Amino acid sequence: MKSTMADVAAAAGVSPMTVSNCYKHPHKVHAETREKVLATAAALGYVPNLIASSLASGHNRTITAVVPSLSNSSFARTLEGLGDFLESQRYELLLAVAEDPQRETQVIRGILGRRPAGIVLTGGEHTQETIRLIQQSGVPVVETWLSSAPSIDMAVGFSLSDAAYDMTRLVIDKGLRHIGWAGHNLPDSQRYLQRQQGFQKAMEEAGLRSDLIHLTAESEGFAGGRLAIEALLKKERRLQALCCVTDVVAAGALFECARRGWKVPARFAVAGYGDYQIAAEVPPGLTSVKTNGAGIGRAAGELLVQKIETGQVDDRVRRVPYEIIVRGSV
Amino acid sequence: MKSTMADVAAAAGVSPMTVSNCYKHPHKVHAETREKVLATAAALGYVPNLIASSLASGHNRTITAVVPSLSNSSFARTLEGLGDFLESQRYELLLAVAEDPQRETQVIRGILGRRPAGIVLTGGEHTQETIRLIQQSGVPVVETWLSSAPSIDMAVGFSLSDAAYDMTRLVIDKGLRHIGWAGHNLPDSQRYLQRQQGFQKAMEEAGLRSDLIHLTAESEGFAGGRLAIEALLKKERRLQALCCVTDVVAAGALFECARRGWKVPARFAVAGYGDYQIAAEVPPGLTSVKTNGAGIGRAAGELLVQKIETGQVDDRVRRVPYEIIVRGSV
DNA sequence: CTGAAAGCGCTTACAG
DNA sequence: CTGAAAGCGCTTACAG
Repeated sequence: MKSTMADVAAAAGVSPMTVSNCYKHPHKVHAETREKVLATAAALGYVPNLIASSLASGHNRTITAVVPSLSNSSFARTLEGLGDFLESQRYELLLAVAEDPQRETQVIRGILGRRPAGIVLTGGEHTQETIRLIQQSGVPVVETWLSSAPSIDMAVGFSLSDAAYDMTRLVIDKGLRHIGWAGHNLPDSQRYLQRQQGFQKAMEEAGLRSDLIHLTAESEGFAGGRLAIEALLKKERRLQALCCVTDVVAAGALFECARRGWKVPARFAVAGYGDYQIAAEVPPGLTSVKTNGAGIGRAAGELLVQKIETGQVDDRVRRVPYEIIVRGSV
Repeated sequence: MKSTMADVAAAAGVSPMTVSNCYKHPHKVHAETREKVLATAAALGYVPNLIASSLASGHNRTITAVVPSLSNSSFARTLEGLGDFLESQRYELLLAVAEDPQRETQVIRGILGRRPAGIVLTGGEHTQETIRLIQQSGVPVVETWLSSAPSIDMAVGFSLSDAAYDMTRLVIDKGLRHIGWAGHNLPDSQRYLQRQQGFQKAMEEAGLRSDLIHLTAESEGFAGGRLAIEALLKKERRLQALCCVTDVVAAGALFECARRGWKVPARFAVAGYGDYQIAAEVPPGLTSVKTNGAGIGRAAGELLVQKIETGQVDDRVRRVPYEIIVRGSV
């Protein structure tokens, strides 16, 4: 069934040591010997046991990333950027899902048990236990999509509130006054709250009413845009625009405008966040904050690999810039 | 830094064996002893080394799933369904991404090196090398989203072509004659091709023109819907409806209808596939094939766990039914 | 270039 | 209920 290094060695008429060298230090083995070993290995369907290898050597090239959700394109991009970079460095990326900080602690325990070379976390909300476990393990870790200081080791991200602030300014500068916020009230609410704070700061600075806020607990929130418009209209009949916590919510708002026969942006303006694929396609095009998810993933990989291989990093915190993409909706 | 079982044993004044038993067979250890051991373990921040454990025991509770993409909500649902079930059975789910069959072979090699308890694959397109490696390893594997017979071991899915056939029939039964297909021409094209075949079969059976086909190579294809309408209109000016390979493509088609001022479904009908979140939200609501992604994931988990724990399964192939959700677009 | 010895951190099966 | 011995499949460091 599953053959071992010893099996291959016996079949090839060499010692296990030589088989090992064929994989780890090929140049140390006579070409002929190596070819024979590799040929018999292939014939036996031998796959080196990484479990044994990593136990014996105390090293491995596995990075494990933890995300709160798989159905979030920002995280998907981060994972892709991270994966591409790690592949180029011959590290392997493994993924785990943890919906909330409590679950994350469990998941981290399992991950640590496997002694990875590094860990990538999403966001900055972790239980004390998670932080303690990771710190005690000494495994390098980077928190992604972080807008504040790292709570554990290293971090990459940008200011979520600055991005929302900039977007809100853009809407205000169009001359609009009655602007609402469609937000989320979900487990990983810190990230959503920061965006909301950016919105409120911009509104207050402009001397505008900053309490037209509607929060939804739905994670996949096309409906959120519709509900926000309905709810905010009751608080302020003159509502002219909606700034949204994500493009999905914003797209929902756009669908609702279409349903009501409202011209966008003449009758109503909508601002998104995330620059998902849908932003470019939903008419009349969604003005959105474009975050560089892949860049964040790549930066996380760079930090990790540098830390793993040199034991230190140039700077523990990396900023990956965002930009505002202006389309037809604002 | 990272303490071992021996460290804990020494600190607690017992043998390593007893520490091990505290985790594996708690009832075999005197309550007092156990408490002392667990307390000192916690104090030392000890996390059992699963690498060593699994090497010594020859067992582990890790299932690794391979998906071609993270930004596909069907697969995301499958992984969620799988993850929930495995969690309930105290197995751990690890994920790996492989964009195409070649990359999958590499990834599988790494996975096999880690000797998982089971493997979940997506779709039925695998290299011969992948199949050989897995079969030789003897690790149980289930292919998901499969419409044909398993090429390796076990499978769960449904007939992709039947689903597309049923949907096309629905459109035809509305009295529409000039119906196009917006498809994909991507690496994992088998799955897309099968849907297309279902479309063509329905058209041919109805004695209708079945060559109004437009394929796009874009993976995130809102644009695909627009391009299909543009291209097919040149081939057939009377085009009345579009059946789409995914809801994303269909949503794009709907956006294009809005842009052209076409009433849906009076002037133009659009059928989707997948029943993604967007289907319910994009006006006037997308009629779509609802696949049970979570159900597929769960069934895959059930097959795997049964095979792992009993060495056999009742039936190697499981069908997870789909349904057609009728909304406003057809 | 090749290999015999010791050990990685656990668990198995067996004594006490 | 507790523990000394052997071994999981590799790699390290060292001889030859």
